[in-house]
Amino acid sequence: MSELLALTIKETAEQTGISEDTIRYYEKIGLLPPAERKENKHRIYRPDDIATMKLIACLKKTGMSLEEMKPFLNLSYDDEIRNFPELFAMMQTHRSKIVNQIESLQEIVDFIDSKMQKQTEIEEPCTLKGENKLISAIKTK
Amino acid sequence: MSELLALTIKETAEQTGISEDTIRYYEKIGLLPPAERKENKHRIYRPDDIATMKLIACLKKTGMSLEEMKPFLNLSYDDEIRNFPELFAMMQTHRSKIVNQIESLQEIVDFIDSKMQKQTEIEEPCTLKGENKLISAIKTK
DNA sequence: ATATAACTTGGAGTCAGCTCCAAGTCAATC
DNA sequence: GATTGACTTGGAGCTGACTCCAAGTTATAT
Repeated sequence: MSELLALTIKETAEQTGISEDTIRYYEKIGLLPPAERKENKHRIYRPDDIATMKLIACLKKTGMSLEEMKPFLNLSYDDEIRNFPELFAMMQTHRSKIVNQIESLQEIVDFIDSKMQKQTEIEEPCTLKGENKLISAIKTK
Repeated sequence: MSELLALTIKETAEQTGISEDTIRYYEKIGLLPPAERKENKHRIYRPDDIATMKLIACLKKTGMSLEEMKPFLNLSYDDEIRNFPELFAMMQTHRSKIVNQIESLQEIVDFIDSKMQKQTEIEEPCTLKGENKLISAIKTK
């Protein structure tokens, strides 16, 4: 049905968790490059494209806007970063923003933990019932 | 000019980095409680309010929506969390989301670092010229 | 050959989260 | 008492990120 290692937009949507409409939208705004097409004009996606989309989903979770992602995504295909000091600097800037964000998040976790004191000091005891689902969800994902 | 420990909306905006319009908007949508008023009907804000707004800014940076924040903010004033199992569970859920988010962010930092290998493996050598500004910017902030 | 299903396009609509504006109030200064 | 400045209100407008829709194409199954 599908060509060598090429997924349909539907399969891609399933794989990445990004809807078909959204994938087309990302192409429209230039976040994704124009998709490769089969003879019948249908879009096809390869493992590299899937990886890019998963990266988009990941960056989005961290609060990065689609516009901010564009230069970042161009880099993921390009390995000559060392030759472009500007791109190198941009990556460093992104990195520092993210490190900052991690610190903010850690503060919130600390805030929550301080509110929870009495309970969380008992590190994952057998008495926890409903919460174990959450804990395993964190570990598996 | 101002009453005991009470700031005007303008001063509050300066302190929190949230615009006056946005503060009024947060009140309008019920994210902030109706502000205390002076005789002249002007809003005044106290240290607790400033703290809440700073918490909002912090949560926002982590990608939390204003709707998601509402129950969270109610809690910040309420110390009887342990008496409400539902709220306790909600806090745990938030915490796990954030822990997830930190993991995603860490993956991206790792991704960047892997792209940078050649440069970052040489731990801050004298040969780096323009990039030192960035490195110090990361450390100081 | 006809129906079904999976896609295609362009464009309109939706929602969150602001951001801006006009018109009005109120207190202090000239 | 007129002006200035800091606020007030209600509501309109805007941007980003989808999400939905109608109408059309193409391939396969009956």
